[in-house]
Amino acid sequence: MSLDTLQRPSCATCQIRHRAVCARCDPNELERLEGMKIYRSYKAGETIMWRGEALVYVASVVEGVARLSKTMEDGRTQMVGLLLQSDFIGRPGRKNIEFDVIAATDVVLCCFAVKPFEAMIADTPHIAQRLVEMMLDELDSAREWMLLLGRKTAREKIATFLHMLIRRQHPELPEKDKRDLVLPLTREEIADYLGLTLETVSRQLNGMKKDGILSFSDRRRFDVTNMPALIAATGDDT
Amino acid sequence: MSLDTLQRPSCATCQIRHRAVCARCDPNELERLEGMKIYRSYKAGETIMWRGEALVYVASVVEGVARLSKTMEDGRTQMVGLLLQSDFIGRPGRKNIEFDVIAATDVVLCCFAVKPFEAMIADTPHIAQRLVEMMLDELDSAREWMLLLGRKTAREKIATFLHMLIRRQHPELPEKDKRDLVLPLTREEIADYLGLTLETVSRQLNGMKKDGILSFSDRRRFDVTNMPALIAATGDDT
DNA sequence: CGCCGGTTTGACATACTTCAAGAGAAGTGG
DNA sequence: CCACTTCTCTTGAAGTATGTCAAACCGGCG
Repeated sequence: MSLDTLQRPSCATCQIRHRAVCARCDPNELERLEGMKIYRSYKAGETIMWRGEALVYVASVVEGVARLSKTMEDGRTQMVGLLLQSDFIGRPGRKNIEFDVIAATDVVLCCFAVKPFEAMIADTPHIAQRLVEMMLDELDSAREWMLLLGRKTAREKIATFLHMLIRRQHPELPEKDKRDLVLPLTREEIADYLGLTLETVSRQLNGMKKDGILSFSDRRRFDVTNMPALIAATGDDT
Repeated sequence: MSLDTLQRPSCATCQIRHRAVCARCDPNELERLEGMKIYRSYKAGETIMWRGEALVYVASVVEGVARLSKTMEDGRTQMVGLLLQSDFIGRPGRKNIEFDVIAATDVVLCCFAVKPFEAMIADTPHIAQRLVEMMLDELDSAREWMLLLGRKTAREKIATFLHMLIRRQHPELPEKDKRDLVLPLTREEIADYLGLTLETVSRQLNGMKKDGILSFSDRRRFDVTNMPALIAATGDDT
């Protein structure tokens, strides 16, 4: 595990200031957090936390993408969450990590030691409130994903995944075609997220290219050339 | 929707007193809840809350089993949660219901109007803490279910479902064979929970009977005749 | 240049679904 | 109490989406 400790940009100018756990904090609270935080960075592929490990710090994702996943004894693995900018890692009040946390791309985290962070939850309602709000969102998206895993076809799964990525990373103009998008995951990681095999992911992606919905400039870089068709392919209600 | 309002048993003698949202409350807080609560009962099959509806009350399950589910336009449905005794229904801080809540068996709920309940969250940390704890559990089990939906075989899904039911409803002696168990769901509902068809559920259940793991006295009533085999069939690590 | 991980593509296998028919239970009304 | 309907469940036969196995491709990097 990389232990690089970077310089700490000020909370006031932080890019995730308004969406992370600290979103509701007032200047005083922010100053207190400022003193507690440590930046850590991880290279793509590095494990950030192992399942079963003691929880020593919690963190916000400042940059990059991490995946939360669980692996069975025989190697089958399922991703149970994709952590993007401003998402929170860790479960205050719990002793251990339940799922592996792995950097999918290079990642920068804003970390807080568990103890002082829990103390802060206990006496600053702004943090606790925001945390509950974020956990509620997590729970909703986990349940949404259960529908995807249990009932959607491979094509619908891929379309839903791409649509979700775009909504999260480019909230502006959601129905417009998009250029220069980047897949933060390999085919295999996408497969693990969607409960498929990497071959099926590859075939569906190329199928959507044939159907004029996507076009690839590179294995990772692509454009959405027909957003309405992509949305229709998700199987979700309009 | 049934609006039967039952007499309110005292919180002090309530059977879910130590596991529900109110678990940590002191006598004063309990008295305050006592004044707010209303019991409601629903017949099996009745809808308790519809997706999209405004959230007017939150509740604890006192008796019976409810299911939380989502249905796609074309009728495919996925259960995203099974609500058993002492489980909490509702999302404080949210305006709307995200998933349908339906009584699977006859159900009795202990309901609180949203407004006063949220006020109570704001000023009694015991409730807020317990709520966070329960949400964290929900999130963990949702993620556990994602692994099941995405990666497990039909047999593993059924075994995991039965094992989970037994653990929740009979926590004592978890590795011992069990008699007189009852399935709270129809084959179709089990299928919706596990991302299968009802035919596959039926075949797997009868397969486990043939294999000497289960025996049925009735379509709903059964015994576990080989608990180690059931546990092994879940595919989970020991 | 030649490896190497990630990806594509093809041929084949299969777990699960779909469709269909029938058997029990369980309720309903005369 | 018995037809009659209605649901739930079982069982079989056939179909298919997706998985598995294997080979070849490709772009990047030492």
